[in-house]
Amino acid sequence: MNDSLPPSPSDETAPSNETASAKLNFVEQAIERDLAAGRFDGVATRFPPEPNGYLHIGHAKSICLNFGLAKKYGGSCNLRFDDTNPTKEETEYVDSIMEDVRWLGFTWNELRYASDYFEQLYDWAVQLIRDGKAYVCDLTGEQTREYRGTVTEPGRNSPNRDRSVEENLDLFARMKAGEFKDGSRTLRAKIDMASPNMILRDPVMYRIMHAHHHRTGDAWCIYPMYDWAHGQSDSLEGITFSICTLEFENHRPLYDWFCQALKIHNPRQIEFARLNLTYTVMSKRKLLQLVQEKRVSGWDDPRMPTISGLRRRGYTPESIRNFCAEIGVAKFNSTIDVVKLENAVREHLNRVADRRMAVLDPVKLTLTNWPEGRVEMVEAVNNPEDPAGGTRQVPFSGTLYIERDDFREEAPRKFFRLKKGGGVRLRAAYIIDCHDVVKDADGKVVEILCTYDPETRSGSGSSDRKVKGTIHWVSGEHAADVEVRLYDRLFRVENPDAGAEGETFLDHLNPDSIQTITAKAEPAVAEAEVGTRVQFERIGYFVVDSDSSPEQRVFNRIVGLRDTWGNMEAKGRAD
RNA sequence: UGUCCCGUGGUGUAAUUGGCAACACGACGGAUUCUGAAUCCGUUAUUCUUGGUUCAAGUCCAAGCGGGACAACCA
Repeated sequence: MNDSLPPSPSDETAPSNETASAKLNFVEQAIERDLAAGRFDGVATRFPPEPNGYLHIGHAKSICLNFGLAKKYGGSCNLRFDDTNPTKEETEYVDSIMEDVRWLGFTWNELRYASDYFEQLYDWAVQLIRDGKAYVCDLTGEQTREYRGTVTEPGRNSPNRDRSVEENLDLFARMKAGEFKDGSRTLRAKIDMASPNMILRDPVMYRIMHAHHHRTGDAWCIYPMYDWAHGQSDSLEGITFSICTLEFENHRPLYDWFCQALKIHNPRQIEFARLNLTYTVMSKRKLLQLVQEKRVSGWDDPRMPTISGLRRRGYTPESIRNFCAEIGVAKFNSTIDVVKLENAVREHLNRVADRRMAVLDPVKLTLTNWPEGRVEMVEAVNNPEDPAGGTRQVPFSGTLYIERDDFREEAPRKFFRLKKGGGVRLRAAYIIDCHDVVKDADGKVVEILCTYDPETRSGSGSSDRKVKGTIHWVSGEHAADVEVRLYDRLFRVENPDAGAEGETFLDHLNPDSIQTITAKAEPAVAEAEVGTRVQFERIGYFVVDSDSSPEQRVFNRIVGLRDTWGNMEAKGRAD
C-alpha cells in the first residue's frame, strides 16, 4: 500500500549508455580516424555557450554530443562561456546554463570563461602585430563594410593596412589604454581582402567597447571577436575536437589560420547540423522576444523549447538525452518532428510514472443501488509497468464523477465506453450499467444514473462478466480539486518562420496553447510534491508545477497519451 | 551572383568505405488489454536528375537541379 506519491526518479542520474551506439556518426568516424592516425592522443571537447540567453533543446543536442563524445572516448569535456561581448551577456544566463547542464545529467571537467584568457589573447595579438600579421585599422564600421566588398566582388585594402609595426604596437596599446572612442579603431588580421571566403577578408580581432563586463568589470575596453577568442580558448584548454554548428564552416580556415600563425596547438573543428523542431522556433533572439514581449510567462514557460521550459513542463533529463541519441548527428540541415520529442518523454514516463485517476471534465454519476452513505476502499495498481510500484487504496462511493466524454446517450458502434443501456468497468472497482440520465433545461446531461454489479469488484474473482471498456472515475465526496494547465504547441504551424509576405513568427502563435481548468482528482493527487510526475490514467502525463500551494495543487500536462480512439473519431472511422 | 557545405521511405539516421539499401519514429492492419495506454505481430514506402567509369554505384567522376551558410566592430 502506498497512498502518497513518491518523488519521481532522480533528475540527477548520470547518463547511462543510452548514447552509446554501434554505428558511428560522422563526428565519431573523424575522431577515430584522427586517433588512429596519431593526430591526437585523446579526446577533449567543450561546450561553449554564450551567456546571452537560456539554453534550449538545440543546445541539449550539442551538450549530449560534446559530453557524450568525451565519455565514449574516455576524455574530458569543459564548460566554457564564450563571454566576449559584454553588452549582451549577464550572470543570470551563466547561472541558468550551469543549472541546465547539470540537470541534463552532465558534469564538466573544468569550468572556464573566454574572459579568463583576455590577457593571453592580448599578448598573442601583440605577437601577430610584431609578425606583421595584424594591424590597427581606422576605418569606421560602415567603411569597413564598404571596403570588404561583397560575395561576388573582392574587397579593397584598408588605407592603414601597411602601417609600421611600431605604429601598430603604439596604437594597439593606446586602444587598450582607453584613449579612443568606441568604434573608432579595430585590430584586424592581415590575410586577404580578395579572398572568395568573406571571413578571411582581414577579419576584425578586437573592437573598442567601453562596457562593463560581467566578470572582468572595467578592466578592459577592447574585447576580442569570436574568431579571435574561440579557437585560442580551445587551444589553451588542449581541446582536440572543437565541435560546432554548420554556420561556422566558413570560419574553419580562419580558425586554423590563427592557430598556425601563433604556432599553437591546433584543434580540429568539426561542424554538425543544428537541431530544428517543428511547431517551434529555436533562435535565441526569437525566444528572447517571446519573453520580453510577454507572449510567454518567462524563459521557463512550459511551452518554451528551453531546457528550463521543458524541465518545468515535466520532461525528464533521460527523455531528452534519449531524444538526442535518437535523432543522430549529421551535416544535413533537417527538421525533427516534435512528436519525436513527445514520444521520448512518453516512453520514459510510461516506465516510471505512477498512475492516478483524475477527471478533467466531470459529469456526475449516481449508483442508484449503492447503499446509502457507504464508502469502500478499492485497491489500484500504481504502475502496471513496474511490479515494484505497489498499490494504493482509493475511496469509492455511490456518487462519482466520470469524464463527460466517456458517456454517450447514443453511441457509434465502436464506442466502448458508457452508454445508455450499456455497461462499462470502472477502473479498479465495479462494472456499472446505465439506465437513465438527468438533463437540464438545455438538454445537457447533468447526471448519469447507473446500477453497480456487486459481483464484479476488481480482484474479487466472483464474476467472469466482461465488458468492452474501462473508464476512470473519482468519488464525489473524496475528490480533490486541482488546477490543471493543458499545454499545447506554442505555434499553430509546422514552421513558424516560413510566413507569407509581411508575416513574422509571432503571427503563428497558437492562441490555445494553454487552457487552465479545475479537475477532480483522487485524494492522493492532492498530496503530491512539486516536481512529481504522474500519469492520469487514460489522459496523459502531468507534473506538479511550482505554482502549487499546500491548498491547491497545480498540474502541467507534459504530454497526452496516444489517443487512437480520438484519431478514429476525428477521421470519421468510429462506426 | 563568388566560395564553402548538404541532397537516402512521410520524418530522421545507417549501409563493414564499390558488393542483397537497413534501423527508429510515424502511418495502416491485426492480436492482446480492468488505461482505446503499454505490449506483441504484420503491412507500407527510399538512394534529387542525366550521363560516365565498372562484372557491380547510395557510394567514384562530370554536368545539371534543389536546399543551406557567408557581405555584424554578434556568437
